[in-house]
Amino acid sequence: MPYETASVSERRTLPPAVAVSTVAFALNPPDGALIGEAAASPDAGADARITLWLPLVRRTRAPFLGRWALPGGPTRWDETLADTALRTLHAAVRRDPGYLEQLYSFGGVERSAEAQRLVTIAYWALYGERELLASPLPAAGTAERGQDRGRARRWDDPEPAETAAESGDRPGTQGATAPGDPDPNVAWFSADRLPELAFDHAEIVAYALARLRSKTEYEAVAHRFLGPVFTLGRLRAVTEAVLGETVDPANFRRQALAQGHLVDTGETETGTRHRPARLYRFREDPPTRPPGHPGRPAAPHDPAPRSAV
Amino acid sequence: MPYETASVSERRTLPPAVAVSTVAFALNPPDGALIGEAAASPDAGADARITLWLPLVRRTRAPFLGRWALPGGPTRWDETLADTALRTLHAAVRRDPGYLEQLYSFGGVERSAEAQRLVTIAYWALYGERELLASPLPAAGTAERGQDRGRARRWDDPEPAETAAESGDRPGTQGATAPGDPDPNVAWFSADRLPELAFDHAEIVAYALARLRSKTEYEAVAHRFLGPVFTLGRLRAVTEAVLGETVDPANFRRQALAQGHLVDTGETETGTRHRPARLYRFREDPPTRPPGHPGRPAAPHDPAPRSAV
DNA sequence: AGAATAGTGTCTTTTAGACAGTATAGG
DNA sequence: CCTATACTGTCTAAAAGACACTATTCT
Repeated sequence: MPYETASVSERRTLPPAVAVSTVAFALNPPDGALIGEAAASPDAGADARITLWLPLVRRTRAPFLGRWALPGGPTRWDETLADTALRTLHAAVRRDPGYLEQLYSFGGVERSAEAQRLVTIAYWALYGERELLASPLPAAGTAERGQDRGRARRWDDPEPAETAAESGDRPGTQGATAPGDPDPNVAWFSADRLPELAFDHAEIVAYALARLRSKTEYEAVAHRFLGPVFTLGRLRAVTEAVLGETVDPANFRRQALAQGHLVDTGETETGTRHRPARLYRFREDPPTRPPGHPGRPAAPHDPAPRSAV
Repeated sequence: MPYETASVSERRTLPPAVAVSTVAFALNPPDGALIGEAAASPDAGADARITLWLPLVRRTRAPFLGRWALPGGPTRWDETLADTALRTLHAAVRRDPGYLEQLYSFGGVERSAEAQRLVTIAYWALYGERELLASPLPAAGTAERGQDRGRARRWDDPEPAETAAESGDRPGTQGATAPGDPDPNVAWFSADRLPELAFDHAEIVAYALARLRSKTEYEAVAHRFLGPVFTLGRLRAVTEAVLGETVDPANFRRQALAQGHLVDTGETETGTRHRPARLYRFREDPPTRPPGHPGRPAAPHDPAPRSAV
C-alpha cells in the first residue's frame, strides 16, 4: 500500500487526490433533517417566503475539524465523477437528487497548504419535492447501495480529507446512533445564512448559486424543485425565489407556456381559497412547434455531458 | 517512489491521475509550424475563407501510440490547473495563448481500461495574431521558463500517459532536432479536418467548439483572435467563421458598438482597394451607459474563475 | 360581498433582422 | 467609369414588459 505509507514530504511528489463536492439545493429541508444555525423550524420563521436550502456535513478530521463542508469525497477507481457525487450525496442526505450537473474544477495549490495536493470537481444538484418526500430510512440491514458496504478503509484516513460524514455510512450500521436518527454531522442550512465553511467551499457555493440563477433565466430548471405536477403560480414562486426578484404573473405564464415544455394535465388544484389553478406536468422535449420556429437556438452554454438522474 | 514501482493491479487502488488537456484555437497556424493532414500550406487552399486551426501532439507512448492528441499533461504538485494548461501548451506551441478558460472535467471510468484511472480537466484557449507573431524560438540555452528545466523524470513515464510531445522539452535541448526546427511531433490541423484522436479527445474538441460558438454569440471573444487593433469588417469575418454563418454587416456593427467594448482609435486602415475602415481597440470594461441601462444582465453562464492571460 | 389568486387581452418599449442607400478608397 | 467594402438610415417583425380586466374559488 504505497499511498498510505507515504510520508507527508513524499506525498508532495504524489499525484493529487481527486475529490468531488456537491452543492445540493432544495426549497425545504427534508422531514426529520437537522436544521443548522437558526435552529428554528423551517416554517416557524416569521416570513413565509421561499428560500433555498442546502445540506452540509461537519468535518470530523483535520484540517477544518468541526467546520461545515459540502458533501463529497474522493472518487473511486471504478466510478465516474457523477457517480461519486451521487454516492457521497446519498451518504449524507439519504436521497438521490432529481438533477445533477458538473459545475467547475478547483485545483488551486493553496487549497491544501502542506499536505497532498487536492483537486476538487464540484457538482451542483437539485432536490425536488418528489425526492425529499421519499422515505429516507430503509430498514436496518437492507443493502440498498451494495457498493457502499463492506469497504475496509474510510476514505478520509489519509490527511487531505475533504468532508467528514461520508464516514457515517448508514445510521445504525456503526452503532453510533440509533436506527432512524438523523446523522448529527449532517444539517441543512438556508443558503442565505451559511456558517463558515471549510476549504474554499464558500466560493463553490457562491458559484453554484450564480449558475442556478443564470440557468433559471434561460432554461427550465425551476420545475425540478417541485413534484411531478405543479401550478404555474408555484413555478413562478420558485423562479422568484431563485432569482430574488418578482416576476409579472401574466408574462411569466406566457413565456413558460411558449417554451413548449409544460403539459396541461387537465386537472386542477383543490382546497385553495381562491380560483383553482390548472396543474401542469413537465415534458422533456418540446413538441414540434409551428413551422418557422426552429426551436430554441440552443442554450448559451450547455454543458455537454450532463445527467438528469 | 511508491508510484512508479506499483504494479498495474496495485494502480487500481491508487488515486486517479490528474491531467490537463487544452483545445487551443487560432485563425491560422503560426509561421514555421508543421501543418497536419492536408499537407498544403494554409494559404494555398483554393478557398480563402477563414477556418479555425488547433495544435495537436503525436503520442510517442502506448496507449494510442502514434495517434494525435491534445496538448496536455499531468498537473504538478505546486501548480494550478490553469498553470498546467499554460505550461503544456507552451511546451507544444512555444507561445502563450491570449485567452484561457476551463471547459469541463472528464473522469469516465472507460477512459483508461486497465491502467490507472485518469481524470482530465479540459481547457480551451485562443491564440490571437499578436501571440502567434511573437518570435517563437529563443536562443539556445536561454531558460525562459525556469521550472521547465532540470526536471529528472518525464511526466509520461508511468503508464497512463496522456499526450506525448511535452516530453520534447525545447527543440535542441535533447539533441534530437536542430535548434530552430519545429518539433516533428507537433502539428496544426484545421478544425474541420482532424485526424483520429487519442482517448476521448475528439469529444473534447467538439465540446470546445460548441463552447466557442455559444460564447461568441452572447459575449465578445472574437476579438481575441485578432491583434490589438482591428476593423469591424475583420471582426465580423472572424465571427462568421466561428459561427459558420453570414452576419449582416450593418446589424453586426450596431450590436458590436452597442456592447460598449470597442474604442475608436481614430485611425483607419490603409492599402485597401475600397473605402478605408476605422480601427478599433477592445476595452475590457464597458463605460457606464446612459442611466436606465443596467448593463448586461450578466452572461447566461459565466465561469467564475476564469483567466485572461 | 370581499379577499385572493388564476387567467386573458392589449398596449408600449425594446430588440433583432432585412435591406436600401450613401461614402470613399483603388483600379 | 467600376468594384468592393465602409458606414448610415429606415422599415418590419419578434420579444419583453407593464398593466387593466375578467374568472372562480373560499370565507
